[in-house]
Amino acid sequence: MASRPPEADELLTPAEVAALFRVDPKTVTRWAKAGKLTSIRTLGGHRRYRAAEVRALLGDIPGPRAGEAAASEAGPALGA
Amino acid sequence: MASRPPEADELLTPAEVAALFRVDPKTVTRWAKAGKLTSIRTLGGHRRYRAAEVRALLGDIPGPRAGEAAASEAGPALGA
DNA sequence: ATTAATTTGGGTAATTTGGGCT
DNA sequence: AATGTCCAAATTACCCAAATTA
Repeated sequence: MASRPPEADELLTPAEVAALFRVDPKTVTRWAKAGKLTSIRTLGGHRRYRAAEVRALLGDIPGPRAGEAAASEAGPALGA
Repeated sequence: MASRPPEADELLTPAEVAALFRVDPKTVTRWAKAGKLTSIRTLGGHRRYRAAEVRALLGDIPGPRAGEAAASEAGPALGA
């Protein structure tokens, strides 16, 4: 893969999203198929995911501070 | 430092298209060779790509909430 | 602890993509 | 920075079994 220049932080690869969620890349693909996650397709058919959306779903932990309890079981948006 | 004049962005370089799709420039060249992406050749043989076409393929979502009902899995851009 | 449901992961085959080199 | 070719890794899609949840 290519490096991660801060400017290109717009899209994420399946492997990157999978690593962030601690799941298999195949599971991320399944979320995209189910419409739970927005996916952009490359011209070859591979998927790319919006970094902003993934961060939001992960709880969007900004930085060193502010690591408070962010409702662990309050948003079953994906577990339906 | 006007590296990329916004108004004159009719054409994009391979590196710019690659960054937008989160792929390698080599992959963009492959798309052009496969006829999946319109490419204009410079007199030196290098390729340039139409910004409008690239934006359309990416989904063209400019603002915060623009394409709300943008079906992610409705575009089989695959050419296999 | 039981069933029943969904979700997730593993396997294989085919294509696409990325890295190194020219 | 971009091109072209070779080869390995990643991703895709399909199947079915295991894990998780209610």
